[in-house]
Amino acid sequence: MRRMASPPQTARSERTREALRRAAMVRFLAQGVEETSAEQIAADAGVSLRTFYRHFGSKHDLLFADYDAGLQWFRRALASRPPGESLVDSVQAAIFAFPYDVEAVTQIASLRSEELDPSRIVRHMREVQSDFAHAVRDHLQRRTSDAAEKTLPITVTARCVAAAVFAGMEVWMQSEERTLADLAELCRTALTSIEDGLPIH
Amino acid sequence: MRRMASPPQTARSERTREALRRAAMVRFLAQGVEETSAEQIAADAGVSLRTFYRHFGSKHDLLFADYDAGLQWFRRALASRPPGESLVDSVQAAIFAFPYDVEAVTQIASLRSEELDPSRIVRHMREVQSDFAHAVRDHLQRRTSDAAEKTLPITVTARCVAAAVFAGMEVWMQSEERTLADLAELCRTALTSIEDGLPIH
DNA sequence: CGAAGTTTTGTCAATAGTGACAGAACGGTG
DNA sequence: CACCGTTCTGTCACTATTGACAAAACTTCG
Repeated sequence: MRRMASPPQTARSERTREALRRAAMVRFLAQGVEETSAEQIAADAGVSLRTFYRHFGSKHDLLFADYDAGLQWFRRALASRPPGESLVDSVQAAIFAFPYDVEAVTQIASLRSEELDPSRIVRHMREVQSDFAHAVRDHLQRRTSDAAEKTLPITVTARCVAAAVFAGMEVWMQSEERTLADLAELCRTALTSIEDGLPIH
Repeated sequence: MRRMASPPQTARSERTREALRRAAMVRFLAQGVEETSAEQIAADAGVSLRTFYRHFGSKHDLLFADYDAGLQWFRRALASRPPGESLVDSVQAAIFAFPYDVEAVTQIASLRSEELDPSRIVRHMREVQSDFAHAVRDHLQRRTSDAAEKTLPITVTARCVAAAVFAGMEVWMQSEERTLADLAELCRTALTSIEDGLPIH
């Protein structure tokens, strides 16, 4: 189902994707996400159901398109952070390198929290988090000289960072006012808590 | 899809579950997991497809039945650890409180690593990990006096512990010799790496 | 035993998601 | 423009899941 976000090969396919995105948003806003079938979206966009699934692995992928895009930025931003910087700072900076469309983000965030099938969203969120962790791990491996021997610690570290960021994000998604500043603040708090050492003793 | 592992209500349903479990294992071992359809399993067990799905949320749930059972043990074992013990020690001890059927575990583990649709398994694994993290978080909240104010740090800590354990488990699943001792060793290593502080500076 | 209530199943009908294969469109060449 | 190789789509067929509703099996009580 997942990881098949076909890169915009040609102009034609990009047009199709856009049509699907639009059609989906209209339906989602008008009648709700769970009440919209993939078939309706495809029909509205004037393509076959199969084509819909070629562009978006699932109906819910449409809601996470911005996360996926953000992830690409994140990877690149992370790679271009100065070598000496602490991991937490790098991550913090890289997360907000993406030019978020606050309107869109909060609109979708509101959609998500409504009558959306929670398990679907949560599942998808975990998937995004996993990708995020991979990005962090790649970054760590790049920065570590003896990376080969430290596979496990590096993986663990990456996943902990991801866990922190997404824990912050979840709190944010459930909060009243969803501003980017709040999100940054929450992520920083979460990351700081692992930087200062976890209360595990 | 998930969290609906209907508790064995009556003897009859338990018999059905058992029949399904058996039928599934036979097929899985004989022809592979992805090559076995839910319909075949149901037919072999002499019930309708719908009934299959009433007992197991999905085909892959059958492979994770022992994880689910283990999780119950884990929760209880965690709750009964002495108050003064460090989190890492408690978790470590609680994980292995479950009377694992080594045969079954390694048999299933071998099934998993074969031609199994990786994305399915990985997804399911993340789900189990999430449940595990919840268990750890509940435990931490129970042990922390001012838990209410530390929701985020507690959540982050719990997820980091879960991330560590499951990172170790993944390494184990991909290793040659899969003994419980190896698993314990890997989990300890992973947990220790967060206990000693993550290399994030 | 037989009626009433509860639990489990089966049947029906949809939606979600995919693999395989053939036809349509598109871009570049001679 | 006709031809060829690549990319994108549509169609078909099938498995995975789930909600709704009715029939069957099991229990309990009189």
